This record gives sequence, C-alpha cells and structure tokens, in this order.
Amino acid sequence: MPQHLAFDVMKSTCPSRTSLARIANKWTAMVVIALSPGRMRFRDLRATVDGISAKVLTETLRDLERDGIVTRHMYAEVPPRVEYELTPLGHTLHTPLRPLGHWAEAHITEVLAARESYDARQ
Amino acid sequence: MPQHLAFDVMKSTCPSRTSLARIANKWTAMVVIALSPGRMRFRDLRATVDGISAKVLTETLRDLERDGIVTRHMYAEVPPRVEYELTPLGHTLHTPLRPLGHWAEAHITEVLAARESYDARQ
DNA sequence: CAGGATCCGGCTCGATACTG
DNA sequence: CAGTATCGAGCCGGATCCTG
Repeated sequence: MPQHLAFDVMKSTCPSRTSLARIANKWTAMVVIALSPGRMRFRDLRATVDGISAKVLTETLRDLERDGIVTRHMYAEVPPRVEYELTPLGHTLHTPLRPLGHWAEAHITEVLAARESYDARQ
Repeated sequence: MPQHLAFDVMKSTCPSRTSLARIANKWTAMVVIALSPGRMRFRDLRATVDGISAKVLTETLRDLERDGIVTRHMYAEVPPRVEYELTPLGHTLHTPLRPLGHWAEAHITEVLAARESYDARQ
C-alpha cells in the first residue's frame, strides 16, 4: 500500500495528527528556524527565540528530541554546556516551517489592516 | 525601509508574532487545507476536519475571517446555509501550510519510531 | 443548519526559587 | 550554565443545552 494512501491528518484517529499538533505550533516553528543554520547552545537559543521561558524552551526541545527532530549534545564541563542540533529529519521539517515564518512577516501589514477593518465593523 | 528588515517573528514585540501564533496551529492548518479546493459549508467543513467541535471550528473561522484569510457567505434561507471561502490572502497561506500537513503524513513512521526508541531509553 | 451560551477540566505558559 | 520544581493565571477545547 502506497504511503500517500496510508496516512491522513484529516482523520482524527490518524497518528499523523499527533505529529501535526506538535509541528503546527509557534514555539516549534521558531526553534526549528533558529536551529537551521547549525547547532546552538541553550542560552543562545533562548536569546534568539525572544520571549520564550526556560521552562517552555526545555519542554519544546524535549518533545522535538522525542520525535527525532532535534539532537541533544551534552558536555561534561563546569559550567555545563548543552547544544542542540537539527537531525536530518529536522532539516526536512525546516523546509515547510521557514516559509510559514516568512509568510507571517511578509503579510502582517495586510493582516493588521484586515483586523482593523473587522473590528471597526463590529 | 525594505519590508524584509521591518518585521521579525523572532522578536517578541513584533506584530508578526501574533500572526504566526494563529497560523502555526493545527486547526488553522487543517481548515485552510480543507478550504483550498473551494468554498465549503460549515457542516461539510466540520466533517472534513474530523474531530473538530462546532465551537472550535466557529472560533477558528472567526479568527481567520478577522485576519483576512477567510470570507463568510451567509444565505437568507431556511434552514440557514453558510459557506466559507479562502481569500486571495488565504490562498497564499495555503502554499506553506499544505507542505506542513504533507510532512506530518510523510514522516509519521519515522516520528513514531523515534518516539518508541526515546521512550524505551527512559 | 449554523451557530451562541455556558460550564469546566486540562493543559499551556510565565514567574519565581532552587540545584548539580 | 542548564536546567528542575512549584505555583498559579489563563487559554484551549470538549460537552451540553438552547435559538433564529
């Protein structure tokens, strides 16, 4: 059975739905975009993804690691150093996610105008 | 000032962040994908996006309408008929969102394997 | 049929304090 | 430095009931 017939995110019972829930997420998008140029330390990641709390960044990275999208590299040093890196699978995810971030930036002017006119109508 | 310098989703204060939060969402992704072939009634949309509740679908459509991504067509009939349609802006959003859904379907096997191996390690 | 209104459990997320 | 632990506010989202 060809794979393109096997999975369908539109079906609530399809396992691919659980994956979509994770990747169609603003924190996931920003973390994957931030990691795409190369491996990065936790603190630098936190600075790049402006506004993310340590807790949420940790949780996001754990989930991405669990899904095989990110690899964790730990060094036995003092102070500790931990780096995160996209896996080959993670890099394939960057391909659809980067355009999503670009869309938000490229069309925010139109979106803001639409919101203003919508709110004025109410 | 060129637009590519004006907005940056990585900055928490950038307005584009609010747009990313909306579009990087599983329900948004599925609704936009469902609407891309053409205009659709509320009930058919609910059937296509399997598992979505009427409440959440209504809220998602309202938010997308507010952001100028979806248009609402109401007919004065009994029983009422309401159709939803992607705007031209909405169609440009389908371009990055459709690949995201495809990614979830195409790589779920690898993701499931990664989860299994991650969970076995703990 | 397409919703609006209401209730509410659960999860997301931020803030703070603490640890190896 | 890179977390973990805890608390609590708030949003997400499901269930139920009602209406034009």
